[in-house]
Amino acid sequence: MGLTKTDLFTERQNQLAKWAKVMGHPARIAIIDFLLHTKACINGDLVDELGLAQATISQHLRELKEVGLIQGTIEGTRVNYCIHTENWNAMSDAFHELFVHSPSDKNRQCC
Amino acid sequence: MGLTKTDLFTERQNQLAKWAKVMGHPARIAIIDFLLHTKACINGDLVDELGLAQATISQHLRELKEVGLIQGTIEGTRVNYCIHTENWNAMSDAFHELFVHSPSDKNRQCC
DNA sequence: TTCTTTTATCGTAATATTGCAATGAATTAA
DNA sequence: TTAATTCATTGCAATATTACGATAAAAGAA
Repeated sequence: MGLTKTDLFTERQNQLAKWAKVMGHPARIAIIDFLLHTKACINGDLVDELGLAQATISQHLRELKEVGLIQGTIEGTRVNYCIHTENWNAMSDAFHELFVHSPSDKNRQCC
Repeated sequence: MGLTKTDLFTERQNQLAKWAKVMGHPARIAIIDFLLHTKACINGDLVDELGLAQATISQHLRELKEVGLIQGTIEGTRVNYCIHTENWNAMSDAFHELFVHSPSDKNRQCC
């Protein structure tokens, strides 16, 4: 097996899972951190920043790009990466919507 | 390889990734949805709700329990599962903190 | 042109994940 | 007691992920 049965779930659930999955690796969290906290849209100096091999970083960047969380533009031999604002905000909203239904009411904690 | 190098990242980054990872499957999102939107802390009637085998659901529940997002109490032959409020809110806060640094400022979108 | 720099891709190895049937363990019902 | 119910665990097969060296591709420098 090893194959997720996406047809059993709603589109929203699959989308949330997709976003969460790509955030589910510390290297990709670190990349996002870097892109969020850096004024300039720094390119793959991430290779120096994180301690991973160039090929590995490139792979993580591709995964982030594939789900649309980041985008990159070629500048000479370099690539300028940055957060894809629109998609980032869409994800942010979607998770906020989930977290808003926080079980803050006392009667929720029943076990 | 296939082994995540957690020592390269901060504790916060590893924790965020851990939470995101466990949310990174539609079945587990569905389970969370169910627990959040159901008044009663329904047990593994999730097996009927989702279309997965009992063993599979049990495995997903264990993963959610291992990262602390849910908890379960035994009630006879059944198990009553519910969201672990404190940990859920901790995760919610942590992601909110990340999303707050949203690249809403115009100068961010530079590629 | 050739050389260097930067990034992407390929190929591979090690490990993890997903899913389920079968089996266990524990409680309740008869 | 025996049978039924509920959930966890084991074992397995198929697939996915993580990481990196080696190589390719593209642009700039010499």
